[in-house]
Amino acid sequence: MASTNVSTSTAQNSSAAQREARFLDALQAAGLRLTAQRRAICHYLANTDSHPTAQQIYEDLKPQFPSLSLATVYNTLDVLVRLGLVYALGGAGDRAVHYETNTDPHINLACLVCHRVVDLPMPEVGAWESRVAEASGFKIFGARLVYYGICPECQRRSQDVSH
Amino acid sequence: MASTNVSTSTAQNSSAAQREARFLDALQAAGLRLTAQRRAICHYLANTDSHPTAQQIYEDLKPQFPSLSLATVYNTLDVLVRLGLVYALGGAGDRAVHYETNTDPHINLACLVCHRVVDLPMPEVGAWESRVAEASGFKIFGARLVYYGICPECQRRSQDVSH
DNA sequence: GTTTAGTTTAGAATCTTTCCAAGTTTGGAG
DNA sequence: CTCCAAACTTGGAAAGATTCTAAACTAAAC
Repeated sequence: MASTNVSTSTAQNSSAAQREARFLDALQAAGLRLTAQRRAICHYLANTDSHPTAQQIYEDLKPQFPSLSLATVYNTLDVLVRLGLVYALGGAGDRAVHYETNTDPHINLACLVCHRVVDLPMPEVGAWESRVAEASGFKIFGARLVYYGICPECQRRSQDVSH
Repeated sequence: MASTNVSTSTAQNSSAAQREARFLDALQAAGLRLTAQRRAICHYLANTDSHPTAQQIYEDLKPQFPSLSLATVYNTLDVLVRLGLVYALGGAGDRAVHYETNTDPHINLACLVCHRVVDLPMPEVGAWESRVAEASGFKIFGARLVYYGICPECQRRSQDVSH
């Protein structure tokens, strides 16, 4: 039950180790190769609750993996998204796509000032999905529920400064 | 197209003319100038239910407005977004930002096959917003609620073809 | 009319993401 | 264990989308 030491609280249903194993299993099950690069990226994603961009992943992994190419990061993220293990979130005020591994029902909150994205657990999101499917006739594969606004910290900060 | 698509059903609470007037009023109220370019873009946005990109707006307006610059389209959209009159939606499979003027509570449904985005009215979305604000402490400015799936038409079409 | 601050414009610059050709590695077959 | 073909990675070039810039223009106040 001892969880691995992750940098942020996980707030997710499965442990980082479980998620990492699930990623690797899914890659194999899909007939894809387990390369060192893919292992590193899966490890990285399984051990974070942030919503990194491809660039961030690349920069964080580069020191321990000097040969890594940005194209490989994109390729691997693409594979993981297609396998449904990772979600691609639209930009958070910046121009880049943010990726997340939390596939539990929840909402994303994007701060338009500091560009951070945080998760808000929302179990009833699952119920919304079936309502949407029924009302629209769509066969739903996934959802991206993002609210945009200003986080409490940035609200406080802007009370002091006027410009 | 050279003519405006006023005849399209709007599926929105206010008429195109009302929306256009509201846009122009808001620009003036904010102390901004009513230039010919801004009028044209407001007119365009008020009269469509699609979710155009800046490029699409630019191309549609160019024939009637040869001097129009893409930068101006971006500038004006930026202004309208900041005034809360238009929402900027993350990419719908492509890489571009899509803009929409339907600020009534609703959900976007994106078809992964034909890449169309349609609106699904959902009055209770407003209630979700206040729940989210309360639970998170965020000051919410907008939301992007997208469900991904396959639209009824494409489901029917794909019964013959395997992918 | 004049004035002037806000706007527009074209094109360059920037940034993210994709593409490509060539070299490298994985995992299975022998 | 070795070899092979397909899958993968890599760096750099290319493609787009968006932003920046500096000069020319114009809405609106006086």
